[in-house]
Amino acid sequence: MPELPEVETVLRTLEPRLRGRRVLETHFYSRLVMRGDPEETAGRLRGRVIRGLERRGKFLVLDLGDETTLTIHLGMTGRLLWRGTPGPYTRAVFVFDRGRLVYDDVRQFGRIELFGALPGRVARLGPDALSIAEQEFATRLHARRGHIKPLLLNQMFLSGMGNIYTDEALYRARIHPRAIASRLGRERVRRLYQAIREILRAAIESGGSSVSDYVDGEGRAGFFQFQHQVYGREGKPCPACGTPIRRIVIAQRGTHYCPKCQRV
DNA sequence: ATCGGTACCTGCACGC
DNA sequence: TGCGTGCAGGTACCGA
Repeated sequence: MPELPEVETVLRTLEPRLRGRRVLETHFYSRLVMRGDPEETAGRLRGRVIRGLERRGKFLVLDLGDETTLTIHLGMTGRLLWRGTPGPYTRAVFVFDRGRLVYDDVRQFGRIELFGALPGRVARLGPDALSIAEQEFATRLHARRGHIKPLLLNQMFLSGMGNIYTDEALYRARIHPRAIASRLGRERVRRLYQAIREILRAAIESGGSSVSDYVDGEGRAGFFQFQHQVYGREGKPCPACGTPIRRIVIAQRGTHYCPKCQRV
């Protein structure tokens, strides 16, 4: 579920709560979400103080000092709830000197990992979708041969974009999701770059998109879903030209676009 | 390098 | 009501 705007919103709601908190105890209830030894991991966490939190693409990274980090990826249905109440889908609970953080995840695609350094997956992420400069974006795009949509979803190419915001950004930039990345002209690259920034910024301002599961660290839903132009709007009129929005499958992902506004 | 397919999980909407 | 099917914001892995 969560893409960059959702993870950023979770970060912003949790940061003031978690910074400076000391871990008293930790409980893991899923061997899928926390792959390591639960007891050992809980032992290593005990007594640690959260020095800071940051977002890396769609990962939340908690700095525990001594080059130790706890990385959390929310997968599709992960929720981090400050002072949440444990329920049937609770996969982890962090108890602090003040307050408690509950991790719920219905589908268990999320991951919680404790590392001495950043896990390779995080270290190998491409530039952040909101931080990359236009020139670098253009250079990286032109070095790739594939279709633009799978490329934007590739976290090693660019980190943070997911299915919703990729569809929305391509629509805004009037680029077909199957356009070949390396053949995009300067004007279209510029439009795409701007579209990505604008969509992500607007989504963060709206607290993210709550299509089904997503809520922020305080349990509040976002409302950017009401501003989606194409995602989840198959058959409905394009806001710009009235043509019915089409849904196709690209890279095994539902893909929504306007066949008239977005030409190859 | 890239692509397509599969796998991992669970719940829900929908059609019959 | 019940059952089967397809779909869902995620990533990883395999072979081509």
